[in-house]
Amino acid sequence: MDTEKIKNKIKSAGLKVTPQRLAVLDALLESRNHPTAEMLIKIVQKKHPYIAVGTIYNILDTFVKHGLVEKVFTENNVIRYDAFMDGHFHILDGDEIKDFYDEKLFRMVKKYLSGVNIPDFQLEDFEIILKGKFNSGKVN
Amino acid sequence: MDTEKIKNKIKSAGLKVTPQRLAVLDALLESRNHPTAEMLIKIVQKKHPYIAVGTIYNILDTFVKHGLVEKVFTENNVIRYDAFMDGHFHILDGDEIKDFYDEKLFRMVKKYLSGVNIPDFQLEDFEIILKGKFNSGKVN
DNA sequence: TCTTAAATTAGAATCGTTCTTATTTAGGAT
DNA sequence: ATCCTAAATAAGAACGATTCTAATTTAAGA
Repeated sequence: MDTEKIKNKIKSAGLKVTPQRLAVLDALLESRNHPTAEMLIKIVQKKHPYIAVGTIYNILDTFVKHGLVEKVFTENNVIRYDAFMDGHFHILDGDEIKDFYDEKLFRMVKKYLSGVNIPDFQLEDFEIILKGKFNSGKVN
Repeated sequence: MDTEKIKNKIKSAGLKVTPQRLAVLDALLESRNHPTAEMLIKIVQKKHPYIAVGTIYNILDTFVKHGLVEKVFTENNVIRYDAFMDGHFHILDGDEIKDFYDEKLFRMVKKYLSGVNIPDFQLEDFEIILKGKFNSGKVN
């Protein structure tokens, strides 16, 4: 992705632009397959071997905290990261994840929830996770 | 809970009944607050100090594999266990979890999904997670 | 009661993640 | 352009929840 665009994403989250953050967000945007922290570390370090592991964890946390990226958990508790936060859902089969776009379902649930009052709770977001089996070979 | 009932639950999952499994499932059914593995270990070991930590992890895995118990992940990747698998949803605020019962939403989504075909995917189950903030003091 | 696969024990080992301290740096101020 | 300072990063040690290993015990069917 265009470096300028990535810079802007980071800036508009109110964060300093550093080469490390650029590298991480770039890698995350390049790979649409919900990489784990480990996978990201490998990808990032291929281009920038000097970037420290701890830094990448730090950056991921920062991105999550500032809403640039979201965490997805698989059924075996593996953390995967997702830089595309556009009202899609996740399909899980063990540790495999795929995206599932269904605007109709999204709007339906959103509308329903907007009319529901949950005592002592301020709803901010919701997530739908579909569990099952991928028929074809595993997708990574 | 009645020991006989717990025994039957374990038996009907096709598992051998052992004192350790009874203790774990009992503890899980006693505490409706989605304990973590650590919390469960403390609870179980209070009554049965001789039960090994590894055994409890084993038992929890076995229960999950046999559908007696389900894992819930909090936003910080803490695993919590839930022995009540009755079409309820989870409300998350950081590492806190509460149940949320809404039959109408459950049926609505279920019905919708039954009419949706996802390529290469065999749907088995779904989950809805609501994220936000608890207004009152944290609940554990 | 016997038999055997399955379950449990105890604690060592693992390894993804966090922490610590020193160093460097981004970006606003001068 | 240079300076300043809080924030970010480096390096690797430390941590700790979970898994693993090998020996021992046990549930439950024969």
